[in-house]
Amino acid sequence: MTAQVERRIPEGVIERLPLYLNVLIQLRSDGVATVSSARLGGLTDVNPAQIRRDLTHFGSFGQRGIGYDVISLIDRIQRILGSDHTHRLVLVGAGNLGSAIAGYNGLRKHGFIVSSILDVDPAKIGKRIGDVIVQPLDDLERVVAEQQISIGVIAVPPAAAQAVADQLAAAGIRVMLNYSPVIVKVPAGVTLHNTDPVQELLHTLYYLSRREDDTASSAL
Amino acid sequence: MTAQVERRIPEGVIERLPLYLNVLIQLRSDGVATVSSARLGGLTDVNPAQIRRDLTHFGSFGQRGIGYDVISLIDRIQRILGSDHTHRLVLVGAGNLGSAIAGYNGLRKHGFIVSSILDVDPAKIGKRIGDVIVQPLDDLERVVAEQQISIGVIAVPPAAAQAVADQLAAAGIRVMLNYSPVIVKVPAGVTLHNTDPVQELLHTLYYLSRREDDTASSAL
DNA sequence: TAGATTGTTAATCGATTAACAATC
DNA sequence: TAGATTGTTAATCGATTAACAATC
Repeated sequence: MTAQVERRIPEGVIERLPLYLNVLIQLRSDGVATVSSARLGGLTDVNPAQIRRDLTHFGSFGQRGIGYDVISLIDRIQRILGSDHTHRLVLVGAGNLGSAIAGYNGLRKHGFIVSSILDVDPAKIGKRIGDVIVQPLDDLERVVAEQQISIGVIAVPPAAAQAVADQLAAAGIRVMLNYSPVIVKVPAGVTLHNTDPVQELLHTLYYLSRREDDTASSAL
Repeated sequence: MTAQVERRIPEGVIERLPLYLNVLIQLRSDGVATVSSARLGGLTDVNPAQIRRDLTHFGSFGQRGIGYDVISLIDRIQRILGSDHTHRLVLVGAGNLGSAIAGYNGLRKHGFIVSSILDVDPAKIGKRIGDVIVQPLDDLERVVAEQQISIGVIAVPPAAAQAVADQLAAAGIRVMLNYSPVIVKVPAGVTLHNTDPVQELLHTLYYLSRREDDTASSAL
């Protein structure tokens, strides 16, 4: 309510906040009470001046001469991002990938709850993954409405991804995370994040081959 | 050898190449022969002028008045990235996440081969995942040397991630992809990519809550 | 008071985009 | 020749960084 609403926060700032948050949470669990922008910069590989500038978009959090209080900075960033309260998500796909996501403790740490797991495979329906029983995909619309689910996670084979995205959108889901290696189209108003690990690898590969040129290895 | 080496290619360019590649591969499988920067821009949400500018860092690929030949552009981008030949990777962790990664067909599509899968758990050693038999982690150094592995994928529980990264680095691995939700330190000269899906979700959350403010929902 | 570190301005840097001549 | 689209320059825009006065 007292939020210092600013005209337009650059995307880069919003992308770095989760990074700061991760490091701050680590610091907190190490018992660190105060952190300077210089130290935070060292831990995140972000320029200290940029950290300070990023934070001032939302107000003044620090104390001159002292630094930032770790606990209250975590609190502020969580409030900015909206991770100060829990978010329920529906996971579509109960295979290995779905199971891995459901068991991922990083989710709970940030207030995400795997509320439902759905699949079309009769062999998987009824199976228990973590605390959740796999339900038929047909239940999607009902489940989303009943459990106040705001986020959908797509963990199905590529061929099924688009159809699942369509169903999620139809059920009112406005944020999706797509784990399948295929380009999925979503209607305007829906945010889709792709987590394609191969994309990352390809990107890295470029630098790998550059470096190999330098060190001159002559494998065929 | 004939590569138009340029002083410095901006990181952003290298990040977008895999994106173009993905879309181009999709176009190729749809039987599309030629594509303009305008069309490619529509499919990737990248400004057409930027696509053209990005590509000129590496030479001239297009034909004025016509556009880009899909097949040869794929070929050029793959050569630039280094994904025109295969890359062997070692996967550490044979749990659900490891199994999901091993079965991920996006990897093969881009020439990545899961050459070995390692784990410390005696119950998993000897298990078959895809075409590969899970081996003890102790074999790491030997396996990397024998199979000319250049990439390591960390798919172990958070508590074990740093130790695995250290072992991979010691075995000579210079590119790592970390799937565990923990900050891992690597020595200089090693590239580490973190694939933390929660980081993505947190980022998205910001925009989600902004939108909710607009539409004014009053859940508790 | 002296030392440290923020918040903020101003300077720098680089990336994005518009525009258009070159050319298929 | 007319239409289309590239390659490339120049203009715009925004993000990063350095510097420093404010202040704990």
